[in-house]
Amino acid sequence: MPAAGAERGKTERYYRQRERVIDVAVELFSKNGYASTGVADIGEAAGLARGALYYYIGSKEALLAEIHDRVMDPLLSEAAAIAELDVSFEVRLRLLSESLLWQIINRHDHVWVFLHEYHQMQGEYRELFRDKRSRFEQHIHVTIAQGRKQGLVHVKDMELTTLAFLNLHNYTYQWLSGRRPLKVEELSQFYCHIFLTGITNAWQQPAGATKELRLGRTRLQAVRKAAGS
Amino acid sequence: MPAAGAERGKTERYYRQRERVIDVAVELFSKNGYASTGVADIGEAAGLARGALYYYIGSKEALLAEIHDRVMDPLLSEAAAIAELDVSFEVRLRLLSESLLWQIINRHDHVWVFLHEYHQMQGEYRELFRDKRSRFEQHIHVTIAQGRKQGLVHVKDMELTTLAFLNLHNYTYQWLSGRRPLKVEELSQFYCHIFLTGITNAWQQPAGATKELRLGRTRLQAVRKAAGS
Amino acid sequence: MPAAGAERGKTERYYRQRERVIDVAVELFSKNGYASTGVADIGEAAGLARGALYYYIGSKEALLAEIHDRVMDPLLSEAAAIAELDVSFEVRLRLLSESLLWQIINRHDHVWVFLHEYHQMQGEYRELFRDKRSRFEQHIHVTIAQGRKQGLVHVKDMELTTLAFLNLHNYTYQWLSGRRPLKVEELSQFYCHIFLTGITNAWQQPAGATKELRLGRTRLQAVRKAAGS
Amino acid sequence: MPAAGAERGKTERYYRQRERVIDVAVELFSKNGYASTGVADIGEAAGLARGALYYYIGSKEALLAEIHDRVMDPLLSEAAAIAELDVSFEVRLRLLSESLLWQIINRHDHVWVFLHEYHQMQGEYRELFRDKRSRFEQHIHVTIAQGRKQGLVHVKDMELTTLAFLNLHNYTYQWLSGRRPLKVEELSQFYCHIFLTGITNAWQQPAGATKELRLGRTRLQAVRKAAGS
DNA sequence: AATGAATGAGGCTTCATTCAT
DNA sequence: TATGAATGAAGCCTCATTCAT
Repeated sequence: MPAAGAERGKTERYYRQRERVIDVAVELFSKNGYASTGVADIGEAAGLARGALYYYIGSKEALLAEIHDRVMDPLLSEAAAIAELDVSFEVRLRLLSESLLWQIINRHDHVWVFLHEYHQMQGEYRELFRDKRSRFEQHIHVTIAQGRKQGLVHVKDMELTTLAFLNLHNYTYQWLSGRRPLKVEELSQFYCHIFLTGITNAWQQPAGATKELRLGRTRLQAVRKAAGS
Repeated sequence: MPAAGAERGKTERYYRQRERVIDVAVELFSKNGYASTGVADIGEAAGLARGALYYYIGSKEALLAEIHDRVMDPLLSEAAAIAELDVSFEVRLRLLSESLLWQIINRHDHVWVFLHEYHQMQGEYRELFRDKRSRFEQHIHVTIAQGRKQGLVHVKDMELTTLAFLNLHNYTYQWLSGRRPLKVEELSQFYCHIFLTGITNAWQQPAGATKELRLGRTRLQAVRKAAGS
Repeated sequence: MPAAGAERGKTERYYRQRERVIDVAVELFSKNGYASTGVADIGEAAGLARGALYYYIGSKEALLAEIHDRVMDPLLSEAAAIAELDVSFEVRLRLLSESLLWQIINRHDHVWVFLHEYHQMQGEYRELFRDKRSRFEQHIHVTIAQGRKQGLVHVKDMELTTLAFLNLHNYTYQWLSGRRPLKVEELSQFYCHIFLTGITNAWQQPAGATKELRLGRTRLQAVRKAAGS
Repeated sequence: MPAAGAERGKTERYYRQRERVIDVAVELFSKNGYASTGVADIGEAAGLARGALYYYIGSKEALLAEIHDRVMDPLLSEAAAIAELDVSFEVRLRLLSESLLWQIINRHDHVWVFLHEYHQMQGEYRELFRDKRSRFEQHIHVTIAQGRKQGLVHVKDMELTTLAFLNLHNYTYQWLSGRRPLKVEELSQFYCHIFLTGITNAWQQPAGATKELRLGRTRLQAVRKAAGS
């Protein structure tokens, strides 16, 4: 999706510069937030005057869209490749997990912008990426459904199960920075262990838990009421 | 935490109006985002002139902090109450889960602002809420550690385990709206089932999985390389 | 000049409160400047709500006028008293000097406002105090003229001479605070010694001075030109 | 000291416009006061939109600082040049006087802002100009001290003597406008005559003065007491 | 391919003043 | 006498965007 009015010819140097500008923008957006990053900041960091910037990007929102693409496009093509593999549903899910975590970990700044500033896009852009996201989520949904059809997965609500998988993975972007580097395969194995063990085993309530739980809930209600006054 | 310079007398009506202004702000912030919501918008929605608004709030950032408090304060007092109960670690974790999900579900707009706009706060506010958040997370950490000491929980990295629990719960704010209403206790049971089953059971790799996995990873690498050009 | 609408009756407590409010205002104005001091600040410092404040003062500008009066009125009545004394012109001038410095030193905050914020008054107030100031300056003018008539003072320009006297005294308000306390009589004697010695003695150019001066001026011109480029 | 973020290229036209904006600001500040002059007023007078204005100035306070520099910088470089001349202390003082009065008379509007709105600057700016002012005053101090070392000047308090010199000169800005044009050299000669004659001659109290003075002071006390009620 | 200059709407905040109670 | 609540204009400043060159 090149900048408007830049469709003909402009090869080589143009696209190289363009990518550079986006690189710079990603860094600033992820560090300071989309709203708090001015176009001027981007220009300065890229060593380009405002006019030149607009020659490459078209608008601030287009820049945001471009960053989204950089995350979504690999995610979708990898998911498509995974879908074609002839593997068990567990492995398929683990591969999707690794693909997703690869982006989250190795392109943390892109993902930060992608997951956090999504709402800043409006109109056509918003719809476009709603659809793309939805397509990715379908891959996960379908994979889990596969396991269910095989009688391996025991869950009532498929939607919710898919979302739980995403919860587990996506929120990682929030706390990743500032921690020691994580390896994609290890983190993926950790998440998938929890998730797969959870959805493939039936629920076994420990004895006495129900009573304790009821007690606790009563206590919480009391605290809530006390705070209300 | 009343607005600066508003310490004289001001009872009843003042505090009622104040709460009303915050209510209005929460709604707008959660709908349109903090950065995209102008103080003027809040004033208009509250039926108050710009000047009067500042009589109640002090600053836009103070408003944000106030919203944070509305989420964090109950969370912390409930967590404290839970900590004092004499219950199994599973039940304790489920109660923490229910407490957290109660906020996420019943005060969804507050939580949206709380989880999404956290970074907009700066200086003292930021530190303040970093600490409060950290205190809450400690409750979860401690509870899981309790299970581990009892030999029930089998995980290597306690930090990561705590974060996984938070991932599972917190990201819920992202997709909650637009879905049919969820019951706190059901969602909590679902999340806790997955999480507790996961961390209390050892990992059992299905036969043949390793090979398939390796195959899949090779495929992913290929896709990645192809996209690189 | 009581606040508008406060003319009838309002004795005792009213006037006491009023003076208190002005006291507070003087302190704040002299410390932070007239423009930078809000009516709210005054209210807070006086322990009065905004409404009550306006009951006593009428307007911020009226407050400023009132402070001016507190300086000008004693100055004018003392000058009138001095004018009636049967003393030499030197003594008369020294008494005027002492009267003026008494205000500058003992009511430094009032004088600060009086001399510095004069221009903030507009319309009628401005004219009023232009006249009052002018009346005071006349006393000095007349006194010096007396010495000139007696053949003791040798100056060409009476206006300028009067203004030089005022320069010497008035600018004191700028640097007074932050220095060790000065005694009115000593400072007055110092200023009057310089001034009276100066205007009662003829000018005697030291030998060689003219030439050096011309040299210096040439040097200054060069510096000025160099900076201009 | 160009506006922040304006370091790229910007020659010629930029600096010309910048100077023009400052010129306009000086005029408005000196006429209406710094606090009472809005940035909008400056823009309007300069024929520039608000945004463009900030392209040139950075902030209102930076504008004020710039104006200060326009006065202080020449003052300091001229003083430095004077310090290097091999002339008598009287001539040196007269040259300092002429340098100072040159600014006061020929750049009256700048000096008005410089002397009157100094207190509006805060933080770093304030310190910066406190230091610059202090450096200039040192030149005067040192010069007078030179005369004293030579046994020509008879004063007790060097600080006070320096300040008296500044009083005499600086306050001129207050009444200069609205009078017929003054020549730098004449006014300087007038001031220096008074000042030098004053500090180089011993004090000779006229006979009978002490008694008259005492009488007058008693009278003043009476007036003051009468006003107190 | 790139620039610097300009725009104008909108950002948050403060302020002197009024008025019903 | 005194208050708290409200106003609305004005304050300074930032920003995404455009355009002649």
